[in-house]
Amino acid sequence: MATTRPLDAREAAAFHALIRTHARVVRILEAELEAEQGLSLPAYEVLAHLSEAPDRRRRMTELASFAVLTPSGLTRLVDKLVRDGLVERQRCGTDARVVYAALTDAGFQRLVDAYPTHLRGVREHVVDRLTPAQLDAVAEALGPLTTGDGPEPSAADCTEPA
Amino acid sequence: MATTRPLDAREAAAFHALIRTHARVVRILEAELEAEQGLSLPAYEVLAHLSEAPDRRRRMTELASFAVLTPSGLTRLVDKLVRDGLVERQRCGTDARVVYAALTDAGFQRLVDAYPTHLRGVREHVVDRLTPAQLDAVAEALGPLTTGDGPEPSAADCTEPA
DNA sequence: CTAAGAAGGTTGCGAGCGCAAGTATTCCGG
DNA sequence: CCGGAATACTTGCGCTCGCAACCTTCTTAG
Repeated sequence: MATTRPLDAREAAAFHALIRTHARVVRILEAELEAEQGLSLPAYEVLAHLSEAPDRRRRMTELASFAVLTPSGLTRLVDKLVRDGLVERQRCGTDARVVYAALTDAGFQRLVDAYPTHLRGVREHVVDRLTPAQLDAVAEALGPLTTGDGPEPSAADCTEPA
Repeated sequence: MATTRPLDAREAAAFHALIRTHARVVRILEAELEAEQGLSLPAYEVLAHLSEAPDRRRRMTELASFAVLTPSGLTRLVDKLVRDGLVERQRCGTDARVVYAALTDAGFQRLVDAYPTHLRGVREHVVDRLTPAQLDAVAEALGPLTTGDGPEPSAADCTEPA
C-alpha cells in the first residue's frame, strides 16, 4: 500500500470539506457569541465543560485536553475568566501541583445566558442542516480520529479540595 | 419545529467530533509542515491553490474565499510569501483595484518539496483512517455547509495581466 | 535521605490574524 | 460629467495562542 499516492477526488473532497467547513462554521459561531454575549467560543466551551463536571470544577490538564487548547493557551484563557469573575482557581489538598478551575455562580449564570445563542447557532449553521444519518456518519467518521493516538487522561484523583 | 430544542446525544456527538477533530488534525499537520518544510498550513494551501490556477495566479479576493482567511489575513500572508520570494504581486491592466498573487518558480519548487510531507500527514492522520464510504459521507455532509449562504465569487474577469 | 527525573502549571516571546477604518479605483444615477 | 455608493485591497490596533523555557512539587532509585 503506497501511502504516498496522491489524494483522489473523493479523498480531497472529504479533507477540504472538513477544513473549510470548520473554518467557516467556527468563525460564524464565534462572531455571534461574541456579539450577543461577549464570550469567545473557547471560553464558552470551558464554561460548558465545567458546568457538567462534578462540583463544577476540573483540573487544568483535563480541561486542556477536552478544550481545543494547549496547556499554555488554557492558562491564559482561565486567567481571563478569573478576571471576569466567571471562574476561580482552587488548589488541590493532596497534590500541590494541581490546580482546579471552578465555575463561579456568576460564571454559571453567564453560561445559562449564553446557551440559547450558542444552541441556535449550532442548529442553524450545522446540526439542522444534516440528516440524522449524516449526523451519525460524521460522528462515527471523525470521532475516532480525535481519540486516536492521544492518550486519554484519566479522571481526577484528588480527594481534598482545600 | 422548535429550533431551540437542546442537542440530543447524536447531534452533540457530531458537532463535537467536527470541532475537536479539526483542531487536533490541523495542529498536527501544521506542526509537521512547519518542522519539515518551514511552511504554515495556510501558506501551503495558498501555494497549492495558486499552482492549480491558470497562469498560476489568482486575485486576492478569490484566494481569500478559497483559503481559510479573511481578506486582511490574506494580505498579510501574501506579504510574507512575497518577502520569502514564493509569490509576487501583479496588478491588473483593466481594473487597477485588483491585485493578483502569482506563484514564482521558487514558490512552485517549494510547493513541490512540501507536497510529500503534506500528503503523508493528510493520509496518516485523516484520509487513510476513513473508509471510502466514510469519505463520501463526510464530503456530502460537510461540503454543502460551506457553500450554504456564502456567495460564491465568480471567476476572474481581467484580461490584461500588465 | 538525597538526588535525578517526571508531572502540572505558568510565563517570555513572538507570530498569526480578525475587525474596523482607511485609501484607491470603478460604477452608476441624474 | 459629477458626486455618491460599491468594490478591492491594505493598514492600525489589539487579542489569542503555541512553543520553549521555567518553577514547583511529587516520585523513585540508590
